[in-house]
Amino acid sequence: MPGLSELEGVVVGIIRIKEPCTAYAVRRELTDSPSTHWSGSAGSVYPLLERLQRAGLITATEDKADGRGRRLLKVSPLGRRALRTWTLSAGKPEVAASVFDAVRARAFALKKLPPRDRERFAVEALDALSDFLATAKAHLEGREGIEYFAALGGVYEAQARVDWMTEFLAAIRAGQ
Amino acid sequence: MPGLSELEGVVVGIIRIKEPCTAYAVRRELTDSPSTHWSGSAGSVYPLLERLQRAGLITATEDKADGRGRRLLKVSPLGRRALRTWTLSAGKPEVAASVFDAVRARAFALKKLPPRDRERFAVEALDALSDFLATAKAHLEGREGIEYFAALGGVYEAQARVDWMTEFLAAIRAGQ
DNA sequence: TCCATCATGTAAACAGTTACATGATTGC
DNA sequence: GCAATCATGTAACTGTTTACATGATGGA
Repeated sequence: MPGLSELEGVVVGIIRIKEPCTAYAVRRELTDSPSTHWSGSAGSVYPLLERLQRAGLITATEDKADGRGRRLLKVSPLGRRALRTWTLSAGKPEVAASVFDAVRARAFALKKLPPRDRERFAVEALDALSDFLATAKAHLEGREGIEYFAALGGVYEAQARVDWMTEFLAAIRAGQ
Repeated sequence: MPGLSELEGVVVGIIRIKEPCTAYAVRRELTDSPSTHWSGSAGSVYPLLERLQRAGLITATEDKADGRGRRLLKVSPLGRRALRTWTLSAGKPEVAASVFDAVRARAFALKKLPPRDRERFAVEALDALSDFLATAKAHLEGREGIEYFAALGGVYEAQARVDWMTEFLAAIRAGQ
């Protein structure tokens, strides 16, 4: 058994926190996240849940009386163990190194663009990153305990990106 | 034409900076990156380069005299325009929101784990994140100008993650 | 009554990974 | 001579996305 993949871990984690909940609620959690990394599309979530169910990591109720055909999901004991292993793998170097930032990826290509493009890049990126920071902060609302501190990580990162782009812009204006 | 995808933009950007260069050099740039987000595997890079060449975004020299069959890549004028558009899209909200952090993804699941698992998580994650910060800092060596400032973003983010996990650990020890 | 949202899913296409496979060159 | 690295690529698999498709519920 090769352990949970990234999206699998995220999804089992969401179900564990919200159980019992519908697949739709899992999708909402993904689509409402400040990060767009996971789309939360039906095409990704439903087949994934089917796999998790076949593997015995989650269970689903069948309620014929429910008009919408709602199915309530829960994490099985096996799923809890898998989720714990996945969660505690945060100490592995390759997990800590698993990060991605689409703005930073673009910044490298500025080297071969003229100064006016560089400034435009930094001004527009700073604006977008500031908006993103506001979104991340708004996402703290109503959270407490572990959930609050976990979401706080997103705010720390968003703030760091704003600080970085501010310094970047200053350097560009100084003729870098 | 739907614009460059994420990996396409990254790869065309690498070629633009290093041209003329081999596909292998592009792979090395990806595998040597502190982030493990892109594997830089042959199976991802070679088919991608073939697509880019077919689309006329990059060109490759054929040198029969070269024993290793080396092919030198360059970005075409069309590719430069596509790269510029991709780079300047950093101001779009969905690009600024395109971030991912595997440690933070795991942190949410702590809610349903006992205190001793929470502390273990934070201690081990802090250790791994500190190592990652050191790696990010080492990646600044020998860089200057735009490249330095772009790489600096990785250091800012890595530092923010360390700061966050430090606070997280303190909160957990305080009985959160 | 109508619209937004809740709620389920499927199909085709594509992207990316792992694993496999081969051979040349360089430095010790 | 040998090992590490340079350098190319392919095949099978899996996961994810986009787009399509249907219907129920609740509130204005």
